[in-house]
Amino acid sequence: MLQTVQKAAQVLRLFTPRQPEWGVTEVAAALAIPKSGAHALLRTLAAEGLLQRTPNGRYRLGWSLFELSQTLLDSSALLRAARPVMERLVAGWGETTHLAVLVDGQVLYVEKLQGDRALEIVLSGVGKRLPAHCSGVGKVLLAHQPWETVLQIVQRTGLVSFTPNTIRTVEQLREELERVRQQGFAYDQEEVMVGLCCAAAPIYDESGQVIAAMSLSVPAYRFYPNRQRLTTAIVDAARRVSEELGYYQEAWPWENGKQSRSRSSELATSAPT
Amino acid sequence: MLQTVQKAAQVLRLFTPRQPEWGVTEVAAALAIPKSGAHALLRTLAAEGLLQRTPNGRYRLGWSLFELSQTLLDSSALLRAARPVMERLVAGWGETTHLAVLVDGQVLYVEKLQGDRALEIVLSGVGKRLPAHCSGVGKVLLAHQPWETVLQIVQRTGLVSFTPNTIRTVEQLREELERVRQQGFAYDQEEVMVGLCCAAAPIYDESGQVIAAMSLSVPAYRFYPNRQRLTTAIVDAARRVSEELGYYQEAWPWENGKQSRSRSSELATSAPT
DNA sequence: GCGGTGGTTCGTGCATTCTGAACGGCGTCC
DNA sequence: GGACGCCGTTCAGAATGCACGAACCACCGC
Repeated sequence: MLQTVQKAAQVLRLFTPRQPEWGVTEVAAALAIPKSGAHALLRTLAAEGLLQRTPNGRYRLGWSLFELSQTLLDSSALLRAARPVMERLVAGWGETTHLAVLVDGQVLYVEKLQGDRALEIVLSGVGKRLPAHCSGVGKVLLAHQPWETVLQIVQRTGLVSFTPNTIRTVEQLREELERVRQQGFAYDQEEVMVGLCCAAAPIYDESGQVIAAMSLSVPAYRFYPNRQRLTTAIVDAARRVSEELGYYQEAWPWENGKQSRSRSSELATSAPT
Repeated sequence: MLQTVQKAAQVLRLFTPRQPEWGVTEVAAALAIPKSGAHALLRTLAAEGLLQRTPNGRYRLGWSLFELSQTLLDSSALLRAARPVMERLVAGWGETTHLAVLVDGQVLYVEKLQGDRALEIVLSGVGKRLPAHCSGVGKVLLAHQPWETVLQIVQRTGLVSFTPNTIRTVEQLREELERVRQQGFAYDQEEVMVGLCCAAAPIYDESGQVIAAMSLSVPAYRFYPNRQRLTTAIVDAARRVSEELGYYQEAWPWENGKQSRSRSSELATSAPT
């Protein structure tokens, strides 16, 4: 592990929408390093285009990051595979779908398609982060991490409460993740926002690793009556993306016992009547 | 300059849409460093989320970059200021406008709004790079760089020819950039693509530095008859963005002699009759 | 004009990175 | 199916590049 590079990455991570501009002294304080060191990091990152220097000697994120991000999006098999599936999902249900990955122990939303029946979900947004323990996608992603990793994450960020339904204890989380892993999907039952629910399912890559999660967000009053159909829909959609990514498994978790090797049923993405 | 960070940045820059996946050996060869060093760089970058490891031990860009890029876009005063102006420009002319910055000696397009009368411009795209010597925005950006910097860029990347009109010699470039600097705008007269022209103007930040360039791209047969109006429109639009960014100058270059301190005329963004 | 804040520079000592060789897993070609 | 070769990974010694604190300078507010 190259510590200098680690520090450079830490510096980049300081820049957030809340504080998009940093000075040398601030960075030094934030990372608990001497000013001269912070200066060297900032200067180098700026010279490489990852940061840009403002006229008054402070620093902001640089355009190279934008370019790299575009390259990432262009070449992402995940997005390519997920987008059409998400579009069909939105077309069928009129609800909002999310695609998210785990970054640094938190949920990072990488795609969001809003349906016409959907209510505006402000919290989630493309490029935005949220704690993982409270959302459907977050629980799915955590459930497929080693428990020690989950523990580290929780110890670092805590279990922030958004609603009365938010998971509050480590024990609760452990049980919930176990259930999610077993059944192959997760619900968010008004855990991040009162009145908002979702069903989420994991997306596997060719090696069988869970690399992302997909969800269908629904107002509570439409969620509870349709939970079963929603579950089938999102699980099936996620499976379709996984298969597109080269993942094939004899029996999917919730099919234990059956030996159905058939491709995903076309039924699942159809709208509720 | 922290060399380790420099190398890390070099590694990131290797990842392009053309080759979005790299192995240790490839990176080592590309940067002319030992395998073990390349391995350390890749591993660290992956641990920090700037890269991701594929199941078979190769590397791709990581989702952190996406997040950083979103933060950049969210907090970019340039984009916030430029977007409405570009929209009015497109609405008035029906042509395509570009917003670009200089990254590593090349033009990086950061925004592109396509008009309804416009022809599809494939070469330019948000997040895409092009050499600077041939496009309108490129010439504007180069014109406001020190000549030694321009020379370095040219020596590194050469003067690639796209059409018979592309600038081919350093001497030509020097003259053209001088003219662009004097007059405060640049034309691209079928220099990157036959049949395609554009007018481009610089955008200044509060400190008087040129940080971006804006252009209006027009098919050749509509360009030549309307050149004067086009020029006024793009120069005026760019000035409006500059002023939004906090740049005020007594006399703009092309106003030498006059002492018009009046705000930009509303006329300029109106459509040609 | 003075003090304070914040960005920048410099030189030295020490730890971190660099290097090259060896290991082991995987795919492939015979 | 076996052996070869490629490639990602690991390790230990050696020197180079980074960390550090003090000092400098420019700007701003008082």
